[in-house]
Amino acid sequence: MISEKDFLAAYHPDAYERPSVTSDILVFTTKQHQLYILLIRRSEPPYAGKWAVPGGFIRMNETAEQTAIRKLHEETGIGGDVYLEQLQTFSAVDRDPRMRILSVAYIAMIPKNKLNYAPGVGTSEIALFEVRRNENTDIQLCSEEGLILKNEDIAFDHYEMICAAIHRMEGKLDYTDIAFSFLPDQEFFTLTDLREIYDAIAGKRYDIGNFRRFILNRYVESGTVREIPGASRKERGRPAVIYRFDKKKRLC
Amino acid sequence: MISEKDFLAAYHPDAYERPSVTSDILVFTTKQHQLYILLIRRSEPPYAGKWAVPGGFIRMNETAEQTAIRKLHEETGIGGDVYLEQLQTFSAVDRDPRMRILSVAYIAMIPKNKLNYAPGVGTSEIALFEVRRNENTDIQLCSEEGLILKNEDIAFDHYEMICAAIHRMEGKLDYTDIAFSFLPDQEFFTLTDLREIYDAIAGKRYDIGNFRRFILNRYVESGTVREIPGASRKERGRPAVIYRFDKKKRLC
DNA sequence: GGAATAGTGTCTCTTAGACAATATGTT
DNA sequence: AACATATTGTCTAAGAGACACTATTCC
Repeated sequence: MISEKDFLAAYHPDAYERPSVTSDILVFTTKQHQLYILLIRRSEPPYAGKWAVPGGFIRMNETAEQTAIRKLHEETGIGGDVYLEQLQTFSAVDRDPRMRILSVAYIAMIPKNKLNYAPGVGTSEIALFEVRRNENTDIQLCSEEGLILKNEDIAFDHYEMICAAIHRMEGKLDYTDIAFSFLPDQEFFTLTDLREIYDAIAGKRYDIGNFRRFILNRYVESGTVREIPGASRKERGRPAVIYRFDKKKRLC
Repeated sequence: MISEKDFLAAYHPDAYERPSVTSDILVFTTKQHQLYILLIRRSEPPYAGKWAVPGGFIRMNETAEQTAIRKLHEETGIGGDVYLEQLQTFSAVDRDPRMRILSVAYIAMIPKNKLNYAPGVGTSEIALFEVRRNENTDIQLCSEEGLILKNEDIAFDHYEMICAAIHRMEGKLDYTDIAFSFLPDQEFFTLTDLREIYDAIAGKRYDIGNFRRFILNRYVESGTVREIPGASRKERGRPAVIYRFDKKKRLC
């Protein structure tokens, strides 16, 4: 059924060199009102010793998103049902000093209880960095040991990716349900749990009363968020009402 | 300066097959409260006779965005200072029946007075299609001659791209200044001109008084939109105040 | 009772929507 | 004057932010 004309048309692009394509994954999590990103330390040039985001080359039989999931698992051990959102494709000609590589960047939002990582294939060191926003809008990343990373300490254009990802999450925070993807248990959480996640992403403290109104107004009518009657959790102070989140009933 | 190790590291990916990468461009314009998209008709298989979005293969020395600009010019003659916004990368394995092709999709917002097109390289026919949104949220495209395109009439995954693009523009309409990029003259427009663009993108009619307040509240204080005193334009009815838009002063 | 956390109520301010009223041009 | 379009004003309702107050648990 394929004419010679078709054949030529189809193979024409082979005359051109093709770029390589990678998927890179920006893994975020939240803990105690703070946002964290997972980075891996490069042991080989280029950018040996610098920190980077996990990622790797797309195979011919997988989508860019599948690549992201596979590489994340290979390099960090993180697997399971990871919530991914496509960020942006980075295509600057010289973004990799070795050769032409395009990168499709993904944001992964992972609750801290599912974030069990260990260095994997081609990875020597992995660490979580706290995201610190300064008044002058530049972003710093701080490890538990007090190591502070700035633009220069981060490989390739990954600093740019990180900034874009944070900006995207901040922007989508108030009109989507992305914050729920950071909940350790979407079937069993308190409004304080959820508020700490909002605080982490927005980089500010939400008022406790106003936040309650905001969430309940927005999500209770549609049945997306429902109280679990009778449930409670042992903690200091007055016990909080437990809620559940139902992805299927969400609006958008 | 390059060690053997580096050399090997650099060339490792050559062991793998690489996908081809294209940039596709979704050209939108507005006219009389309506949104339009530019499509080209395919003359060769696959999808011969179907309508598609312009686009083509990325070269090794250009970014995906530069490809978009170049192909748009080659295929339609449209050039100049085109406002592009990256939409999304499409990477389904079978999205092109010939071979593995990833596509980085861009939205181009072009005022109708700059939209002078003519079939170019590899293009037989070009047309503008009015975007019609039905209540049941599926989108139809209607040409001037009354031709109606639905999902099945559109090549590749381009229908999906179109829907995503419209959704993106609708979403960004109220909290960004994308509508201004459709103004025939950003240095000389009336609020009615601008409102027709908002109507086109949102697919509804804005109230004339409320719209005025919305724009002036939002953009006058920062100096992004300023009145041009004394200016006017001959038309029926009371002459409108003329404004100018200053990109440099826009918020973000 | 005191500490700690959860949840409610109130006030203000801003903004969006509906829509009436007024202003200023043309014919 | 009649018409067409532009501009202003008014009323209402919803939502965000600040913040004071009440409730429930544990010690």
